[in-house]
Amino acid sequence: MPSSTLPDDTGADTAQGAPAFSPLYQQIKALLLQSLQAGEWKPGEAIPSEMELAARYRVSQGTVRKAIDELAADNLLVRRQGKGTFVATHAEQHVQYRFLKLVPDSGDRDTEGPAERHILECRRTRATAEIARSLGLRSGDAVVQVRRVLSFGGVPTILEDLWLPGVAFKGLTAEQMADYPGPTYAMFEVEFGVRMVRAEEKIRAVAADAQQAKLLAVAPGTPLLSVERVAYTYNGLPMELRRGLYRTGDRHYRNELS
Amino acid sequence: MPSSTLPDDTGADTAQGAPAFSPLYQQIKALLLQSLQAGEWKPGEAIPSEMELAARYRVSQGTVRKAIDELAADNLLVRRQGKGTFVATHAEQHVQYRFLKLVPDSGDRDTEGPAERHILECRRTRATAEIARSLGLRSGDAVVQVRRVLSFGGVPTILEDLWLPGVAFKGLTAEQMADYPGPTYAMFEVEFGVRMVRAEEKIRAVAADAQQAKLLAVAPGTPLLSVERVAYTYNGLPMELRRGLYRTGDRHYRNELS
DNA sequence: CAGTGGTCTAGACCACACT
DNA sequence: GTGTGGTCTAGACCACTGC
Repeated sequence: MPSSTLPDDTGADTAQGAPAFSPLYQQIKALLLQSLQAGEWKPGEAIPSEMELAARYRVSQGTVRKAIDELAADNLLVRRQGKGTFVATHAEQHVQYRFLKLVPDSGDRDTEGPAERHILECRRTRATAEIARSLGLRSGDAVVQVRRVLSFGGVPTILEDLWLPGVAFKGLTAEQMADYPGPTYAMFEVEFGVRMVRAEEKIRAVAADAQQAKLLAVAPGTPLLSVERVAYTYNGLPMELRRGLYRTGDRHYRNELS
Repeated sequence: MPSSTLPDDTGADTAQGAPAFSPLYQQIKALLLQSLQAGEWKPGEAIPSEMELAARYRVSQGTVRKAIDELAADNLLVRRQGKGTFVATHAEQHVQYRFLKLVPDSGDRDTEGPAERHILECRRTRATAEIARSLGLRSGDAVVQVRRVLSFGGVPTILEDLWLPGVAFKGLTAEQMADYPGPTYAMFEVEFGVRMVRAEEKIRAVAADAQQAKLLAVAPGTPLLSVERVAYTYNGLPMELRRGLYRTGDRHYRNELS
């Protein structure tokens, strides 16, 4: 019984009398999550081998394995047979733009190059009540706001506003946003140590107003997909609010249900 | 070595010389899938216990377990500790409308009753080229087309067209569509033995035309969410094409990314 | 109580990648 | 060859359900 070296959830019940029991592998998973959060292993790096971790936590390899299995299922880790287990990253993932579900109507392939980014605005400002709520901040807290247009093959396709907590993204510049080679989320990992792990989107159909229409080169009133996204880090804290307007003339938002 | 009683994938290589090796638990998974497809266990019923299946296939419980784990992850089976493993069903699932991601803006709860269904049309017709392609049929093959409006709290919210393969849905009536208590997909399971397992959606923003506007009680030109869904059964064959127009005034399409 | 799924272990062997 | 993750086994024990 190795539980002496682990947070002993099984030892005592809660004040309510509920068992509050958690399996060993869940405890291991929580410990691994802590290490990921603390940056002990960085995105793209390998974590220790299963045998090593089993020794460290004084459990069997199978138990470590099950913990890693769940983290891999959550896309936090990536297993590669014969090589090791790696911290997932938005960079160098064979799927660029993991969170972007807008694809061309024909040939969903990624035969097209990366999106061209045109930064319209990048400034420090204060959170409105609504933005503060989404980001778990207080009204008036510092935030960085970015407005940009993404184009594919020269066609302006997405008009996007981003709001980021000012504390975590101190010093973000328009140049960084524009020039970083690779996904913006990869830049966040490298430059600010913020890895987005999960996101929620609310999608609506809206009509383009005059300004939006101009920026997307469509007629005013054109129906657009409004995609409001909140992205979360390891600890479940929201770290980005994003509102995008997608042209869906020759592209669509693709979703899988199961 | 129990493989003598199983399709021996490991025994011979393919003509190309590729190993074509598949783990035991994958073979078990395939066998379970066959039984599900064949209707050996019906939706809502329990499948044999892990020990029983292990004995039947001459493998260890752990191997059966891993096969079931994957099927449960795919939402084909549901495990209930102490009771057994059950075939997933669209009926009596604690989440009604598993494939419908349109939720009220406030209080995502299911505090609201089920949708009221208003069937506008239900007729046998012939597949156009486009519909045939989506359903894996040939142009001119028999299909059943249904047009309906779904309302929530008296507000018409979704205008939907369904196309179903005529062979599998012989005898479907407007009364069945309207009167069945519970999700339409549950009715498909009970009445036609067709269980939808997976679906793909293509989402766009469109403007309501005159007829659509009237049926949804909105102004012509109102932006609507166009949701085109193809739903698949066990064997991966498409069994339904559905095109919905969603009002997103006080509701939104909710999606989780990870 | 017996039966079910859920956890944990220890050990053997396989497939893959690097050196 | 060595080390990694991947599969498979057998057995023990735990937690939940229902008789």
